[in-house]
Amino acid sequence: MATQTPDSPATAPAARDAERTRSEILAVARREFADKGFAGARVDEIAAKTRTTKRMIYYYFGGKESLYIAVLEQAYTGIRALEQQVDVEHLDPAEAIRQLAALTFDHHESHPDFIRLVSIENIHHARHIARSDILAGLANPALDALTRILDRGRATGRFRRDVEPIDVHMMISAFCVFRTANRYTFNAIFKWDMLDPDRRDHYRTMIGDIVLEYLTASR
Amino acid sequence: MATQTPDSPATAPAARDAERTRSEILAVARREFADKGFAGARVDEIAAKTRTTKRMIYYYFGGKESLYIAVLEQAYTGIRALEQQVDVEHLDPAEAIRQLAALTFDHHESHPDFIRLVSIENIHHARHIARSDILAGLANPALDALTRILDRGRATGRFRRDVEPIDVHMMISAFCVFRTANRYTFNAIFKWDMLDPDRRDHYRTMIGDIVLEYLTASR
DNA sequence: CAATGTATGTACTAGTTAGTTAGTTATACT
DNA sequence: AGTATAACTAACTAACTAGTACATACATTG
Repeated sequence: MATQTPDSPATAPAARDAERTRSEILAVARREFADKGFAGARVDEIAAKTRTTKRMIYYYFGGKESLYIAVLEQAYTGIRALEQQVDVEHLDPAEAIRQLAALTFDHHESHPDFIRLVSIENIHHARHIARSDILAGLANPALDALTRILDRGRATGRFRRDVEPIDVHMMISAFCVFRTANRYTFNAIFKWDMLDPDRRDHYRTMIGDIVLEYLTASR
Repeated sequence: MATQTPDSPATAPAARDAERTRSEILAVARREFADKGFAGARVDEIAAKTRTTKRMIYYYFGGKESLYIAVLEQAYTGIRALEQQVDVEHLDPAEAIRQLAALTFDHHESHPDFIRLVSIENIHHARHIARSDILAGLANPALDALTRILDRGRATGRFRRDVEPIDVHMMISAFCVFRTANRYTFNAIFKWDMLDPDRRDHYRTMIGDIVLEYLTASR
């Protein structure tokens, strides 16, 4: 990495590097699939945007659909890895919920590609996720953390006992995913940009409020 | 309708009926676009699933993209018409909120095609909505109704004064859209079908609770 | 009943697109 | 140095796909 041939700019026939070629294809493919969907993305265009050729896509990934699945796998495992770093166990349950919501909020805002891939995959009835061994059996650290937070909140009597972790996760996801995924139609129809930086703090606090009020409601 | 030629089953060269031909193309196109996205849908296949030919698609709609926009326009105006029939003005504000949420809930559940078209349109950055004069300037009856309900709720002192109608609409939409739009990936990953009929009442009540608790929270 | 425009069907085309064939070049290992 | 193999390239192809040219049947009206 430190030693570099003097006369080898980005355009030169890059030195052979299987890993770099592979990951470059994957990165370009992620952008293209996220931008245009599976059917809308073009193998030729993905190839053109890399420093290699179309043949390499078939060499490394086998075909368009396998490449798309590889993109999905990378995107999902990236998120799971991030979720695993979450450490909210030591916090007060209410504060832990707020931080978990904020974390999801921040993540979805800063990874629009991932949100778009999820939308696209839903259009396809999640059949590629089902086909992938890696994705079909992927654990969900966020849900585990949520389960433990709820347990502690219930123990102190602050949280309702009749709320399932999966429903809390759903509330948070729905809000954060919708804000990113439906940004364009919402803006086209209501002239209201949910991702306007000036409204960011408002929405970031709002989702925490919503979830906590639901969890602490008396009934 | 009552008088029918004895020997003219569905396969016979249907009698000339411009309106029927047009609306049949539109109905088939809606299913195809909703199912496969704009790029994934095939003009030839849409034609094959009607009783007419591809030529008629170009005759009536001009092209694939114009057909897709016509589908979008039909889908959106259908929903606006339904929203306009909403009559929750005479109800207690809290009950009106519940009914409005339930109405959105029911609608989105029973119109998955519409939800999918919205997802697809977001993938395309809502550029077809922007291009359509009909859609770009479409009023939103649900938001108007919401504004009036909030006003009444604030007047009685039951509702917070610092909550915008658009944000309430967003909460409801996020929940109801997510449940339908992300059904497949959610089920693939959590083995949890948000549209399981046994969970329907639970979620239908839940969104009303969430919104009301947010609107009536003391702070 | 002629004429005129609307509605419809058949067959085609130009351009695109996923995937392949047939190789060449660099690198690691002996 | 020689060689096996991994990494890579250019050019090709078969199938597909949006869109069109052209011909014709039907229906309405003067």
